[in-house]
Amino acid sequence: MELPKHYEPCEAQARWLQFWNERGFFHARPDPNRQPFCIVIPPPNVTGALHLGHALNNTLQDVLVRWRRMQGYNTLWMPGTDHAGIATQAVVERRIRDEENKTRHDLGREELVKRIWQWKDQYEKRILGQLSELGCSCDWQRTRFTLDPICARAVRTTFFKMFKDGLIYRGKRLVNWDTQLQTAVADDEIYHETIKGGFWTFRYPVKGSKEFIRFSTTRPETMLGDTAVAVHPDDERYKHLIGKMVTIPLVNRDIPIIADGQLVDPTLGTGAVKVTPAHDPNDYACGLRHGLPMINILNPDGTINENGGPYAGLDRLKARERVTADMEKLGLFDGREDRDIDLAHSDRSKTPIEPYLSDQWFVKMTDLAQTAMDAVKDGRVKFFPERYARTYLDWLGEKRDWCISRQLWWGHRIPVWRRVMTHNEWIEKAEKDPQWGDFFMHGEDAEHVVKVQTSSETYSVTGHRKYLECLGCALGDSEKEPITWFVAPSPTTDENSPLIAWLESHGFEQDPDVLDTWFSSALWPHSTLGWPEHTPELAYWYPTSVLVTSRDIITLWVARMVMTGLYNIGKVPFHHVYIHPKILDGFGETMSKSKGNGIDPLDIIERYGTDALRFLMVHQATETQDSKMPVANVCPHCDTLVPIKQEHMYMRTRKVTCPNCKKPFRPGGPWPTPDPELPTAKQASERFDMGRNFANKLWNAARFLFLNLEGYKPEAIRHEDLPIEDRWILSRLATTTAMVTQHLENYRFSEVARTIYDFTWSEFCDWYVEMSKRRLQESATRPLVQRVLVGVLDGILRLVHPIMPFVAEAIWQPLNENAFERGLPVPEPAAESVVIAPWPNFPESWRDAAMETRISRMQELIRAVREVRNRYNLKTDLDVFVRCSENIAADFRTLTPFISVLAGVGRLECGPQTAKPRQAASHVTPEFAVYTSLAGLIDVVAEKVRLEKQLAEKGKHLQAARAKLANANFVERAPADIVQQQRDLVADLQTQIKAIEENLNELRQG
RNA sequence: GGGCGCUUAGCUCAGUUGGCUAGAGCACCAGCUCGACAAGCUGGGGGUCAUUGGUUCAAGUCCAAUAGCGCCCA
Repeated sequence: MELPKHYEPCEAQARWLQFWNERGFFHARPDPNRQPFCIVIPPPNVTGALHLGHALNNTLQDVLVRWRRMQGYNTLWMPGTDHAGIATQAVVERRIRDEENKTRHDLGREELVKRIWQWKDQYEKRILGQLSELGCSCDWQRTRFTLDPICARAVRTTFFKMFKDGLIYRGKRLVNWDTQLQTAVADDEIYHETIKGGFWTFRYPVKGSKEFIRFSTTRPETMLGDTAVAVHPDDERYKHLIGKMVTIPLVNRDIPIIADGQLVDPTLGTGAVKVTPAHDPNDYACGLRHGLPMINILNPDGTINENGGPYAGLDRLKARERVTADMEKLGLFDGREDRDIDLAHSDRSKTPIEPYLSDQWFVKMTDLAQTAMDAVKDGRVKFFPERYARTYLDWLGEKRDWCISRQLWWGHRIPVWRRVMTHNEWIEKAEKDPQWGDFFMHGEDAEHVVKVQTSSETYSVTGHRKYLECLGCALGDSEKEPITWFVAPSPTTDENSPLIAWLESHGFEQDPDVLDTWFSSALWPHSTLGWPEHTPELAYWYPTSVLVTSRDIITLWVARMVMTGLYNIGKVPFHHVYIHPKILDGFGETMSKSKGNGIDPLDIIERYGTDALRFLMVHQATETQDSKMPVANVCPHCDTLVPIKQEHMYMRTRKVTCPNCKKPFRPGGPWPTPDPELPTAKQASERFDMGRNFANKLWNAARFLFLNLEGYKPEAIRHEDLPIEDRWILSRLATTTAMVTQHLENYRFSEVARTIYDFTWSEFCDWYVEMSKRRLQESATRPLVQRVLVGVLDGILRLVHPIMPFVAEAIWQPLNENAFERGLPVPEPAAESVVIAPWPNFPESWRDAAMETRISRMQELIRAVREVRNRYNLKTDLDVFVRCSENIAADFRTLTPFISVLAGVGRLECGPQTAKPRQAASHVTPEFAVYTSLAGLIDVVAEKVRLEKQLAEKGKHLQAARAKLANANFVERAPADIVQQQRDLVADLQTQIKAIEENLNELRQG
């Protein structure tokens, strides 16, 4: 049988993907008789298609899953996608704005959510399809989505539990407010950009004196919300003013001058700082320290609200001008200077963020964070690489409460109904209508939980009957004050329950906000397995084995999964967390669509094949470094790779001329529409050549075997009967297999790829296959070498399968047809697919260091002769003379058949007495000197130059080694084997130097 | 401002508890279409391991400082 000359990835991918799915290899069912292994996918969000980072993340997971499956674990890889709250809503909203010129308010909540579901359906399908094309061996039947009913039930259950336990409370917080989308955005959803702004200086008159206090600000309009002016307590200029009042003339409000050493740096500006607690994070902290009022001056759309008095209704930037002008009129404006300002922007709307004080829901972190910290400290959860545990612990150690509400429409709506009424109102209602009274009287196992919040308390009061009855006393004079009543129904309550009907008909409304996306992803490891139901899957696969993710979500996601896992189940969600590096572009910048420096994994798959992509991903996954991947545009005319330049990014360059075909094209990027005149380039990177070439190398090694399999008969081999080259390759195979297994256990992915690559290419193909050719020609030696070749290839395919499953299967299948029974030392019927073939494990006794030394000595000899051959461009067989010990000589004589063929040697003489022939090139090693006869050909001058260079090098090393030995401390303190090593080195170098000098002398004599 | 990481060949990167004459892929140079593979084979050139200081018998590896780069948190 004969295979095509090149490996054809596309064909293999389509064929074997289908085969795997049909056989159901990826589906898992709990089986108490087998060891479980489980990974939950970090759910890609449904905002868009997968990028190279996903390719890396998911390839690594698939490597682990495929490897463990081969090891016999009952392996579940749980796939799914994330609804990604604001990101998805923003994308869909933008689209509706672009295409229909409508806002979400035009559509209404229900319609917008419907549209986002449509978007989600489309992208979920696309993403799952991409994962599948990547070869991901997920259990597709179990695919989950963070908003699906199973996940939603887990979210409601957790929320209810936390609400009941008093872990969820409502409070005021400064949030990052996006005035365009009119929502709070999380810290990770903002970016900072330096813009040209101003630095205005004003004065406030000090009450009861003629003095003024000067201060500067970048946002003059926030004066409307000032509630203090702060100075440093030790600042002599202002000490006498502390405790006095100043007046804000614009709104005629009196505010105190306070001393605050944390907020104020007396060396900056005027040394006095206005304090606007409701609109600045530092001022907010200061406000809390001093119990200052917090005056919100903004409406959600960024206009000034009623607290801004005469400025109400103005946009904040307009108000800035007006405030400045009015202060100037009052003679209180002291000038403006230009200044670059580092301003937070919303990643979603690209507009500046306003710090904004608003009511939000929070999760109390004190205890939850502690449990999650303990889990890492006592080793129940281990990070790889270890250092990332610190990121996790540092962040959790701050125990900052988690704001879980988002002013969005896409997400899990907060399962709380609320109504504002005074305590007296409730008493009246309860007296008239027993349902009102009964409703709030409930015990521990109640169907719902009630809490109330007063305007003066930023925390809520738990609503059990006793508390409610005491509430009146607790409120005191505030009995008539409106308070907010919150009712959280039990998680089993569905939308049509009588409870919700009762609430809604009695003036309660569901909270309009949705939960932070991370709230649902925090539950992912247990929600996907069916929690809160006690499913067999949960019992069997939880805790999961390992989480594979990138470091930027250690805090946002990993920490929260540990917290909720411990809180809901009492067990950690996973034993290991493997953090992989990030892939950057050639300039060290993160890849992004807007920069246009990203690579679409599907383009790579199309151009190089999935296995090439996967190989590179694994190869890049090193322990420390992020890895740079230079990106090139693929010329649409001639397919040349044209390196991307920084000026091409961000759509800055519209036209690039191909250096090869001189035709113009548009570089890749986030172009919204096609260009009618210029075709747009796809992007690629020549780095993927390595993977493609490797797949092809493997393919051709197999091809060679198939051409030589005639008459193959399986039979057990006896290791002790094998010839030297067989024992060598088996030694190397056993070592390689053990190393690969160990590297996988330690998550050293790059080493895994490298180890397999080197063994396959540099040992199996370059040497063993070459050495096998002679034996394949002779019928006597043929059967055995066939068995070994087939056995080693079988081992390689298994090792390579987790990384490059398609090419492995594409070879495995024809191998099954030609050599169904195979394997070392005893042949067995092969598995029907490499996917379910057992992971290899060879006898330790095969590892034979002496054998490996013998072959590497032979390799050195062969290389030495080849070097001469190349240098003199010789085609004929050469006569070679080797001076060496009798043992080595005997060895070389045994290996002569290989040496003659591989080095092109006619006559080989070796032994202690072998003399250097006249006119010969020489190469010396510690163990032997090899002379290649060059009668009539030798270039004496060139030869002398070479030898002198070598002599200098050896001399340098000899000097270094001697210096070490001359150091008494070294000889005394270094371990004996190290000292001996140096002594051997000196002896070796002396031998070599002597030989080189002799050679030189002979050459000089002609 | 705090934390973490990085700086090794022209480029992209390895180098596991300190101990071989510091490696690979690509690129480069020379030569090869010989029945597995030109996506290949053979050979070659190319490195003051960012800088400075320290610890040590011994430093690319450990420590400190400096310079540059990146990320996270505030």
